[in-house]
Amino acid sequence: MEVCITSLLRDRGFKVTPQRLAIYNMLSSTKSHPNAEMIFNELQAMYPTMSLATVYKTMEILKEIGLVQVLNAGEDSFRYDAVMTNHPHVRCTECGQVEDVYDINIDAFVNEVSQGTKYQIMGQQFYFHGICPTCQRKNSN
Amino acid sequence: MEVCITSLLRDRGFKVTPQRLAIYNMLSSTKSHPNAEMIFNELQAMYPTMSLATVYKTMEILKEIGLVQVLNAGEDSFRYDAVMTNHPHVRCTECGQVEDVYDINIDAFVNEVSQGTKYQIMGQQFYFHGICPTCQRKNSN
DNA sequence: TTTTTTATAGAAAACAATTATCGAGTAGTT
DNA sequence: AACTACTCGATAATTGTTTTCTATAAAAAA
Repeated sequence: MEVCITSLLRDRGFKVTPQRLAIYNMLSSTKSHPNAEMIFNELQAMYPTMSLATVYKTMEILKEIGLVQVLNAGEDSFRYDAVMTNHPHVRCTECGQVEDVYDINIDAFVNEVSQGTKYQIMGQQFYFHGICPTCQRKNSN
Repeated sequence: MEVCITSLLRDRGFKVTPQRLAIYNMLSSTKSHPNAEMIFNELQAMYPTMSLATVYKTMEILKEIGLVQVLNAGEDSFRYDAVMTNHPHVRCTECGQVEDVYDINIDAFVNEVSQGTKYQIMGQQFYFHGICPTCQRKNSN
């Protein structure tokens, strides 16, 4: 993993720094789709001098070299995902958590849209919203 | 149309004001999915004292009474749509315009996701991005 | 219609997410 | 070890959005 990001950075003329590795490692080992602030908060314990600006700048680079994708699930901040396969996401409107939607084949649907529009489709994002199992349980009590 | 919005506002205890009618009329007569600033700019000629805050507050109300939906096509601002049917949108990554995707039946896909997740799905937003016909033509010159 | 009540418009300030600036420091190269 | 260029992080700046406050306009009451 680190070999991968290390060489990807170097090949593009970016330097390999502890902050960048830490940010990418944190992101690739969580399924919480954190935003910049969540990443910043989590890393502050280990890297007390970490700055939010560094998180943003690093995300910009990681996006550029294709290691993260940016999510925009209708909130006021962007979330980040180190899983690069394009899958739908679902956000709980009560607790705010964002999860992956697994086992869904989107190709047929994407193809249908691609053929039905005059746009040259380059990508897509599917966002569902609803109530997560935990909040459903809370509500029924 | 105006009868509709007028009574919808009154029934909920909101007052019917020229600004609110103007904002809704402008939105419902365009397909450009404008953001707050675009709405503000367009109305400034006719309503010179119009304020951006009024646009935002009005959109909040219109969303609440179910007359507009909020779009978030991966940009840094929200767009608004007076068409309430839930259809996919496509954004041109070059010129930035956002258009509707017509003639696509999303029900089957939505159902598949609904059944494959433990969430209680309440809604969804599908965003595609690519290059619009106009920009494609520009590029090939 | 006139009066009274209550919500609203709009200016300005506050806020929050993100980006830009810049000097000190560090990674990678020689 | 020394050099060079990139990066970090503090701070300021920007941008989209929300809040506050008060004169005023809309709805209700008289």
